[in-house]
Amino acid sequence: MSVSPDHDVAPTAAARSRAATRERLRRAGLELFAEQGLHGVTSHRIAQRAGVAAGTFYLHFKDKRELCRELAREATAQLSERLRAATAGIDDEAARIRAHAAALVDFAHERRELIALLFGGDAEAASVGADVLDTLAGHIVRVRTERGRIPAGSDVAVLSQAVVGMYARVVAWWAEDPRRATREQLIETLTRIQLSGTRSG
Amino acid sequence: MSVSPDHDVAPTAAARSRAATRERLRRAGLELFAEQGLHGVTSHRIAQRAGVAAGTFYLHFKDKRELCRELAREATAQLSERLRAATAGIDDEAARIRAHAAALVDFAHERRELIALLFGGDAEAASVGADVLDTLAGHIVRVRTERGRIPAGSDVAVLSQAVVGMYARVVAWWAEDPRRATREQLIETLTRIQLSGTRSG
Amino acid sequence: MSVSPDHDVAPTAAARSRAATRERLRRAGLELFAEQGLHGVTSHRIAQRAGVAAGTFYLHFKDKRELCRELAREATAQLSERLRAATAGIDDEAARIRAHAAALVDFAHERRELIALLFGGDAEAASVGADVLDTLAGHIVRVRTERGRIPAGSDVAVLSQAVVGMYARVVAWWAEDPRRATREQLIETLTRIQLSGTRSG
Amino acid sequence: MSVSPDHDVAPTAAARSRAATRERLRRAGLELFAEQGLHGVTSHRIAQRAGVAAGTFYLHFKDKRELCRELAREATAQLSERLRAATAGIDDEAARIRAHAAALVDFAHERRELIALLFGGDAEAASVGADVLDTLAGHIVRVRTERGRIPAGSDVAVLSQAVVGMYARVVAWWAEDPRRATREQLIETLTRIQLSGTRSG
DNA sequence: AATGAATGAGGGTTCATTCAT
DNA sequence: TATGAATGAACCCTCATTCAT
Repeated sequence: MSVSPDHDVAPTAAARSRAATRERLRRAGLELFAEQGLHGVTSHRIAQRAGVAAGTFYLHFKDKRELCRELAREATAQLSERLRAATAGIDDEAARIRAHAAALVDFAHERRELIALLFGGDAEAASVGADVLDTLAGHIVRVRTERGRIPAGSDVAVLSQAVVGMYARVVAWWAEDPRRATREQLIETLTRIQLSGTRSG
Repeated sequence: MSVSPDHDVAPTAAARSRAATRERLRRAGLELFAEQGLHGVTSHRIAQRAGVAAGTFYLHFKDKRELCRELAREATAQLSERLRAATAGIDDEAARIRAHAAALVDFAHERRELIALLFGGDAEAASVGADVLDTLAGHIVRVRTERGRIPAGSDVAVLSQAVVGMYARVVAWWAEDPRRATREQLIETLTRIQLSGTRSG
Repeated sequence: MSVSPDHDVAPTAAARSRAATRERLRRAGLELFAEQGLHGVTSHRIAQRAGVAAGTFYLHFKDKRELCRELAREATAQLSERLRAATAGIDDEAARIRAHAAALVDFAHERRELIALLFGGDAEAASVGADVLDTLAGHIVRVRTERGRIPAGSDVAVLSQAVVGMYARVVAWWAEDPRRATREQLIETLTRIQLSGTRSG
Repeated sequence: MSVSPDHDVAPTAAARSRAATRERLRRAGLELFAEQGLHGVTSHRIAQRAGVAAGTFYLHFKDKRELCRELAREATAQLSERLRAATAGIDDEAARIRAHAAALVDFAHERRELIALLFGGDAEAASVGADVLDTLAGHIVRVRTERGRIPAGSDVAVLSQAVVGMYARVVAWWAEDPRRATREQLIETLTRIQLSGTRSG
């Protein structure tokens, strides 16, 4: 009805093209950040791999860090949702923990670059990683406290840092080379440690 | 017999001055790396904080990374020795693990910047951090396998990554702000998790 | 047929601007190298004289030496072509040598900076100059051996080095200040020496 | 007679030591300049090869260029004297030219580094080389004009530049690798060219 | 006279970012 | 919207030179 063609439902060709360009920059950025970390990558290289001109990058993102943050935020959200979904409706604590571990391991397997981005060792990526870890920590705490299973003598905060550190390290290590262990070994080990860590309270 | 009072080992004034300058550069580097990571720091700033001219840095270190590696290597060695000494002569496994955790926590308390350097999140520092973690992992595995306590169903490699990740994360988090938990909470939680993690085998 | 007037070969405005900048850098480089040699010149100064920012230099050339080599290579090619053209179709040896000398002298007159670049005394320019001299030597040897006039008792290699050295020195000396001798004096002297040098065989 | 021990005939131990240090710096400088040119060498490396401390260099020479100039000046003087001695008392022009060429070639053979320093391709060494070449040119002109043999139609200045260029190039080329030609080939070729170049006047 | 630690200007080079087209 | 040439600050590093010992 409107003279202008850009409704929510009918993006113009220009808008579609813009979105496509943005998407290609995101993909290129994710690949490169996962491989080389925030510092190892230049905005030129991202644009180049995306097949656009250097300046185009800045039409879509304020700067390199913003892209990185955006990717990490979304990765965190996805991971969070996966973990939530995987544990939803499970009442037994052991089963919950196992499901949680399995979901994380499977996510690491499917989305290796996301894991490298989130938990791989780059500092500023870690400025983003910090958020991720906090989110993950929050999730863990929630999982546990919902069922009131924090063991006596353990500090919740310390415990969640410990579990998060364990998770992050294990999946990052595994994502580097999945032949290092089987999916089952990871899940089993992660589950076992957590179970026993909380049982004794 | 000699006219000069110098022994073979007596450093000249120049050598002493050189060593002092080197030491100031190391201190400055450690502080800055701990605060901002390898990338956040320039050789100029290190020299500046050490109170020497920019070029002086290069009379003592090949480059920034070399200084960082040197600091990290020494920190690793110190930490390793601490852990070794703390557990030497202890036979009971629970006691060993507790002693190990206590030693780590105390080291983190005394040498906050070293912990930030070793376990804080910088990639290239992590190129050194990787060594540290491997060293630590090796130590942990040794502690456990000496007593034959690897639990059934756990992969040694996975388990040591998990424990290392837990340790690294917890102490780095705590070193950022020690008011986050008490020394005892840390030791207790770390010990408990490990103990139970290995008991179930 | 096309809406745009551009043919396949038509450069975009950007490409034209780029080429213009490159050309200004080349000109600036040539002037400065001729005046001060490779070492006496910085990439900053070249950029400055070209009226562009320092970093722009590196968008067009890998480094100072590459620009220098490029200039020298082209100068060599031009000179070579001149000499070839000047002697083509001349059968009489004396006439060939005179034509050769005349072409060199005229080139030196028209393109003083090229001569300074090629034969002026800079070592790394001489890493390029060496090629030039070899090219020139090759040319001279060819000129002579085509007619079978290498004199008995003379080694070809030595002779061509001698002639090349003579040529290079004379034109470089003259290009510094053309009032030092007339065009005819140069041609006459160079011709006379070579002629007699090869006649006696 | 004097209270002070330092007569011309009896240098103190200190003075002798100083002279020895200076001499070692000269030797080191000559070797390095011949190998790498003025720019390829640092004052530190010269001092190092001479076995003295870096600062010592500046107790003996104002700077790198001064040492280079001094070496070149002396080399020029030696070469000049050789050429003078070799041609002294020879009346026949052909014999003089041959003797001149032979002396140069023999000098080049005995003192390769000096030749590399004087005629090798370094610009600032050439700021020194220019003097050398002028000296050599002067010598040549003298040789010739003494006997009144400048050929008609040849400009003296041009001719001497030509001969100097020839000499310099040939011996530098030969000094790089003496297997390139025999001593006799060099002498023969150089002589022949000059002879014929001047005969025809 | 000799030492050698220190200086600091200055060169080469990169790269995040802008802007005219 | 996209382009890509250009910018210029900032980094790393070298090295001629000085000076307290």
